[in-house]
Amino acid sequence: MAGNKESKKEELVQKRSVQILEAAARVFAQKGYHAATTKEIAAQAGVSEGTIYNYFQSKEDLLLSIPRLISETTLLPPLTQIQATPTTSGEEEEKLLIIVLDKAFQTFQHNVDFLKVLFSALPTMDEETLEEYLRRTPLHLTQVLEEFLRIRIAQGVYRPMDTTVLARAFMGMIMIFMLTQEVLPGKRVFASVDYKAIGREIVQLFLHGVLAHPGQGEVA
Amino acid sequence: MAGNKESKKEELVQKRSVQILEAAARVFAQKGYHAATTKEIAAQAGVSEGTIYNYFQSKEDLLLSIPRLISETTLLPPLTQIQATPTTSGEEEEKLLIIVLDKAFQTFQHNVDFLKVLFSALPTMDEETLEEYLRRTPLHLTQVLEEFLRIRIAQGVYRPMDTTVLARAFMGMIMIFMLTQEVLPGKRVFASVDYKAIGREIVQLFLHGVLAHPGQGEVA
Amino acid sequence: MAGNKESKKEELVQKRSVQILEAAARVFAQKGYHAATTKEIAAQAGVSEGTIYNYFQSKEDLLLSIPRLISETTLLPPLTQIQATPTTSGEEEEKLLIIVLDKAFQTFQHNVDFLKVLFSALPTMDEETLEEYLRRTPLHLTQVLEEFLRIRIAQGVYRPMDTTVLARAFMGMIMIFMLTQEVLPGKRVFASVDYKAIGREIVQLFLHGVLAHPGQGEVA
Amino acid sequence: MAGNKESKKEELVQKRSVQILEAAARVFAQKGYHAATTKEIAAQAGVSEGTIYNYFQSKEDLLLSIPRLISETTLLPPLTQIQATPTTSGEEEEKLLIIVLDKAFQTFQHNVDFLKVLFSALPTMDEETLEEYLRRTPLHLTQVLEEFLRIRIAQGVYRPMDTTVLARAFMGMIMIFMLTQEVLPGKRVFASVDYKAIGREIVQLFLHGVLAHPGQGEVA
DNA sequence: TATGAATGAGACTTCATTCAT
DNA sequence: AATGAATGAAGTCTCATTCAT
Repeated sequence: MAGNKESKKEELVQKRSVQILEAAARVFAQKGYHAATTKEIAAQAGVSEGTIYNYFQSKEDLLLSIPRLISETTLLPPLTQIQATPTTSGEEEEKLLIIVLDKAFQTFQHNVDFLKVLFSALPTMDEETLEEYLRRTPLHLTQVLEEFLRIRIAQGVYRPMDTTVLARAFMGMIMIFMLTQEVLPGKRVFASVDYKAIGREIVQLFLHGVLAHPGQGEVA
Repeated sequence: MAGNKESKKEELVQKRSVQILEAAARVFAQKGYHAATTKEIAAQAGVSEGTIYNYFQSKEDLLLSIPRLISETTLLPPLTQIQATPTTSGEEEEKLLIIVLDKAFQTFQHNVDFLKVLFSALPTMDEETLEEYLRRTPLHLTQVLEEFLRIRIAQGVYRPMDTTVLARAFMGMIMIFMLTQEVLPGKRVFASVDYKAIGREIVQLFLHGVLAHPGQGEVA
Repeated sequence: MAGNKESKKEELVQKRSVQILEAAARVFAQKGYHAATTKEIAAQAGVSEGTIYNYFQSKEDLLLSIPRLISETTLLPPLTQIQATPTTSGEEEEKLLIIVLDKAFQTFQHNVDFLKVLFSALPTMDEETLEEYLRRTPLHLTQVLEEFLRIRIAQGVYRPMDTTVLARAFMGMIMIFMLTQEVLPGKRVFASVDYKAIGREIVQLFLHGVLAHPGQGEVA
Repeated sequence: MAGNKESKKEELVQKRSVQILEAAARVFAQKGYHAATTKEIAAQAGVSEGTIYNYFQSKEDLLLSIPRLISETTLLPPLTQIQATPTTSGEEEEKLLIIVLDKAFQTFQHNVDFLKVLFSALPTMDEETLEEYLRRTPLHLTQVLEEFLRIRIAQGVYRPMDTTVLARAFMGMIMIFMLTQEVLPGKRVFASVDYKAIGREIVQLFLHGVLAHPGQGEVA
């Protein structure tokens, strides 16, 4: 009985804590960390300013705690699934990669606010906090992707290349679309493109390159 | 005489103005727009706080004026130069693209502080200011690149693809390295790679893709 | 039965009230009245913050109630005892006074926390509260001492002097040692001396003065 | 010329700094350190709250800086003067001591606010600050007095006694009158006495003690 | 009766901006 | 034109007190 009460209380504390943290993330994303005020966070959370400090030590503590909100993003399932099936045709590979890309775009889109907070607070963050953030960021998937590339190369499906550069370049192609379409508030500068179409083109580029006659200039 | 004096005065005003603006850009880049103080900007510029307000209306005015410092970045010369010579072999194209990439990396590197300012002040900027910033950003080169791609496709050197997506994806590959190597202060998360090597790999990927046997699965 | 229950309840209330009050006195003494927080008092008392307000109206009420903790200090027993026996020799008087002094030091030492509370809250106290405090303070013994002095003078044991000044001066000699040895946290400034030794010297001074040849310069 | 301007400016800074510090001391003395607000200090100083922070780092810095206001109090001149003239009669000695006492009372009276600040902030002060305060306090004269007593004993004017205890006891007699007449706001508890009278009585007590027939009970 | 989460007034402090010199 | 002291609005945070459970 008492235990029940205890756990109920803990649950409430947890709930309130998340409620405030989400409000903070929202306001941080919208106004930027420094321009955000505890007053507005409190309003967004539907509590008084004082209440914030019953759950967090400071405004900075809110910033540091935001990563806790986000479960570590992962593309692992789809990627490891693909690793298991070495493809024999380019078409087959394309289909698989498009699945991965879709998943990546979804993850990014889901975490756009998180990215905005990260960007707005960048100069303030110490290295430790930054890493904590990056760990929850799809950027971090680069390492998973690298492992996948190594396997594909070993399988002879991909040419031998620098996997570090390759993986990061691939993420870069994804990220720039998130940046230009989701993060940068002015959508007027960059035309918005449908993610399905983007996915197809990126995969094409990634697999085949742009050359019309690939046989020529092949690398030794 | 009077005119001379006039112009000399204007010149001085111009000089002082730039001196302050550069200090502001430096401090904004380092601390972030909101965390930066006019006091520190004044110190960096070697003037008093009051003097800033003889040249700029407000702290925000400094932010808005920073783009004036940067001549609109352009890859136009190398790109248009390349356009003029339709290549016949992949090798030849590689050499040309590497030149372009080097130039792009240099431009980005030169503007890292500018990018940092942009990122730190993103949530504060109105759309107009944002565009003003983006115009000075290598990101903006996407449009130039797009034009180049259209020509190459017309020349039959590149396959027909969506040039908007293609150009932006290419910039994304450049940008993610700038981001991970120059902007993000924690260099521990992402291994640092030499730009020459990056350039070569990106061009390889861009031209040929990753597939070991490109003949297969070729797009129709 | 009901009455029994009633009285039991009252007893409990009394107990809880004292428990809180003692905690408050402890914390007030340590941190000073204003720097002390109800939170810490609650923790010290082993109750919740809310409970404090079931027994006391406010933090200030705690301050006002602390004197209730202290029974009015009194040196009356030893002093009246002494009064009864007019001494004939200085040696005899010395012995008696040393007993009084010991008792006074003990009383002071026992009330050091009380004194600290008084000092820390002095500027906040209204005159009434201050008097309530002073009444529980050994300082208040001055009046008792004065009566003793009057009697000794009447007995011809002491010279005729201003008893008000004399009594207070005597208390001052006691108090400065309490102050320098117990209240002032920095024990480095004033060397600590054993109270027995202090007692002997003070009594010597009080009875005989410092002059080596008292016969000379005697007051008329 | 420039130097003149410089020094004028420095002088102004010095002036403003003192102006604020004196206001702070006044408010601290009246309300106690913790209950005092920067708002009231600013009002008392006739400046805005922000201005305080152009001269002091924090409210605590004000507390730490207050001793700077007070030149180190000293009774040295009168005491060393007396030392030079070993007295032969008690009457002579009385006259000299009364001068010293008057000076001491004046010093104390002049520093009453300072003492109040010290008392109010006692629990907050670290040892270093406390010492800084005590150094400006007449309490500190104990050491000077002690030296005087040693000499008088060596001169054979005073009996051999523990000078540490003796000196402090003497200061205690002075201090308790300052405490009861100047520091404790309620003057109702202790009757106020004229300092001249107090001085005479204290000196009497100090030199001759209270015994009517000092020849008896003399110490061996 | 006991609890402790919620409150909000108010404290300290920062900093962009002004203005007399 | 340059200075930098003064300003005061606004921000972060604390804490005595309340009240639903």
